[in-house]
Amino acid sequence: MLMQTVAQANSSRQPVAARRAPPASTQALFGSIELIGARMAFFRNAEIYGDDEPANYLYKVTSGAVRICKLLDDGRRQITAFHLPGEIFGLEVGADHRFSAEAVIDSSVLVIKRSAAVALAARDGDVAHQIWAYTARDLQRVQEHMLLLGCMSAKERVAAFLLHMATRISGGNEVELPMPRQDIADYLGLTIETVSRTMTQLKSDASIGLPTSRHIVLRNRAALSRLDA
Amino acid sequence: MLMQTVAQANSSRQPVAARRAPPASTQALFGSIELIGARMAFFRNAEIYGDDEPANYLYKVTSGAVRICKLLDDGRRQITAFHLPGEIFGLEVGADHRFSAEAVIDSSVLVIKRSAAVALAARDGDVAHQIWAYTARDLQRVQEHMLLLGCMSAKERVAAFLLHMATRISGGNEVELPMPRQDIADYLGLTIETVSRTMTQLKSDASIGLPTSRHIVLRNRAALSRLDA
DNA sequence: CGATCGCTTGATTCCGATCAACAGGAGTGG
DNA sequence: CCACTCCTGTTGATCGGAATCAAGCGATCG
Repeated sequence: MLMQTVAQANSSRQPVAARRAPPASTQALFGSIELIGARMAFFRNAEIYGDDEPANYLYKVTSGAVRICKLLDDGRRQITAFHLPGEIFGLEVGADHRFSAEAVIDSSVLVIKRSAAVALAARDGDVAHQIWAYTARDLQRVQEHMLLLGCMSAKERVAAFLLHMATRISGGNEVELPMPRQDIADYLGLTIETVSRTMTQLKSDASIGLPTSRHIVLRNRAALSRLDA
Repeated sequence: MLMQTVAQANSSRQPVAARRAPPASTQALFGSIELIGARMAFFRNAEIYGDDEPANYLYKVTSGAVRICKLLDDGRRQITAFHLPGEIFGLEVGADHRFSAEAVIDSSVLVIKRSAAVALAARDGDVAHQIWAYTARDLQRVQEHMLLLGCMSAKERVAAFLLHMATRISGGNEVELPMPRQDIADYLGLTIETVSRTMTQLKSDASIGLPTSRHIVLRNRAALSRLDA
């Protein structure tokens, strides 16, 4: 595990993402998190929490990117989600985390005590509803991802991933991916070689451009979407 | 789609599963569902609700088994979950269902209006918490399943599935599977042939017994668990 | 009894994994 | 500054597991 302090991490911290006003219905919990949440910073690859650790906090990404994953004994790893600025993670019903959370790149998060959120939810129905809505949204995303893992070919997976990330990160046709190929592979249930080869293939199809390995340009959304089943 | 009425379906209805007292904390919602819920029966393969239909109800299985799935345009199908007696399904945050639900075998369910549950949750914090807990439990299950889809070999998947089903259905070493091979395949992200072959292989390993194709006897849990990563 | 359905088994193919080598930067230290 | 290593990503060659194509088997049912 990388050692660090908030002060250290701050030295490499990115500027906080411009704050966008959330829809009114999300104010209750978010407002509270931003009010009482403590800021923490994590270096690239630092563990935010571990599998089986007590889930005493929940988190909101303010900058960077976070991966939720589990490592099997034999080294195989599955990444179940990436969380980007503005998103909540670490929410559990049970006492412990079931997966671990790690910073994909230098990242900062707001941290709120679970007990505080629970207390708030008990008093305020809107907060309770918000908490539920977050869990339900995660569920929806994960269910969609099962379709990818269970049904799709490598090319379809990579295409779906790029489309999805472009929408989430920039909304446009250019994306700067925060994660390395290995993370993409572990997210898509492929190997790093297959991800790399598939990217090259999409590039020669003229479906994407690859100015650098992390910088993706969507040149033919239609072709990519066609793959996306 | 199979045509049916409650009356027709009732003619083939199984006896209602023995009711087990749920833990106290689950009484609030369950009690209400059982109080105000209407019973409905569905033939094998009948659709309970469809992908993209408005999610006006939520359901509790009382007998049989239900699969949650999505069919892609090209015929590929992913089953994201099986629901057995006592379990809740059909709960959505958004207005519409994202997946469809079908009876695996002749089944009966209790149906409650979503609006009733929502109203109840607004008044009663325990109910709200229960609803959240259900969604969170689903999320947890689905996340575990992603590990299987993303990391595991065919043999590991089948072994994990059998162990899991044995625990959920009987708790012992013998299971009567309610679903056909095709459903298992679509749940595990494999083909029917691979599922069949793997079962035969586990049988020759003496890991399981197969008195009939649906009746499974776990002969060597340790060997199966070893596969389960 | 033929027909259909669910399942198994066999032969072959193919996609992605694995093994292996290499290329381009970034950082480090002489 | 260059030589060095480390890290990430790409590419090539080969292998293997699961998909696909195809046939057969037993049970249930009209």
